[in-house]
Amino acid sequence: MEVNEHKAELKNVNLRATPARLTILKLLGRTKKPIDINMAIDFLKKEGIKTNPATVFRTMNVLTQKGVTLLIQLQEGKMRYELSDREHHHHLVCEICGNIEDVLVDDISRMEKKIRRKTGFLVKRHSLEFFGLCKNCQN
Amino acid sequence: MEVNEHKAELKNVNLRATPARLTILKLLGRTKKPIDINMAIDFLKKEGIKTNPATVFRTMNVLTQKGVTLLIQLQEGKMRYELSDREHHHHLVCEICGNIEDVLVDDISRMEKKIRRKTGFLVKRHSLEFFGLCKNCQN
DNA sequence: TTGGGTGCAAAACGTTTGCACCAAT
DNA sequence: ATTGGTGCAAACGTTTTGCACCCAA
Repeated sequence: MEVNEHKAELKNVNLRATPARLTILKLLGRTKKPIDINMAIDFLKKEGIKTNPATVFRTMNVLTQKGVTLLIQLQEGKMRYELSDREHHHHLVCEICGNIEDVLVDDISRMEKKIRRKTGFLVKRHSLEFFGLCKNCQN
Repeated sequence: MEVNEHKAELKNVNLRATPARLTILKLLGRTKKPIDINMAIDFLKKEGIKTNPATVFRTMNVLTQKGVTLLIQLQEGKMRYELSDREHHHHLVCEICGNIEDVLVDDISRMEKKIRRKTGFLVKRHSLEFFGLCKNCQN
């Protein structure tokens, strides 16, 4: 049962299993695109969970801090989030229609090792997003 | 003379050479880190140029739109900019001290070609930033 | 029971916009 | 003399915060 997995997941990171959090995890689990705060608020309303923006922001912050979610920025002036236990991937953002696709690219841990060797900097995470025209928007 | 280069640069992209713009180009030319709006405002004040935030935002927008500058986002909730005619590079952002280093990494145009071949998506630009601990902050 | 979580309101930021005036060409 | 650029103020959207109340453990 999906809900119990989410309860366990929250317990693992010492967070209480509240309706809002469980519902946000539900949304994260079934959405392919990284979600933004308004998507979460809309989904909570649709599921009949009373909520407000501050709670959603706080939830996304704590989930990210605990490593459950990843922060994604697509140069929109707002933050998006996705589950961190998905296969490592990056995003293709269409500058015309705004669609977001996942893409698996070559592992860049090789780059990170090289950076460590050459500069001493220890990379813990990276962000790599691609912007351009999706198949449909190229005319 | 530096200023005349900037005047020419602005003329090339059909923008008028105003004191604010010339001074922002001056700052961009001498700064290694991508600048944010407040850095620009502070520099303008220091140079005795009367200004206000709206003008600086408009300037950075038009410069980016004309291709003179690149928009850089380092997951800070604000935008940064750097000159686009510099050698292609990425950034190492220290999560402890906040320092930003440039880094030259392997060309990822190979990835972009692969993406085109596999998905049909035409990549026009990408953002790749690394987050972690700089040499000094690793104890 | 109790401390973490939430709701509400207000505030803090970063950024954009409308409009009158100014200044680069 | 044009018209693009600026300053100012107001608006906007996102995110944070303070505080009282509530509920998951």
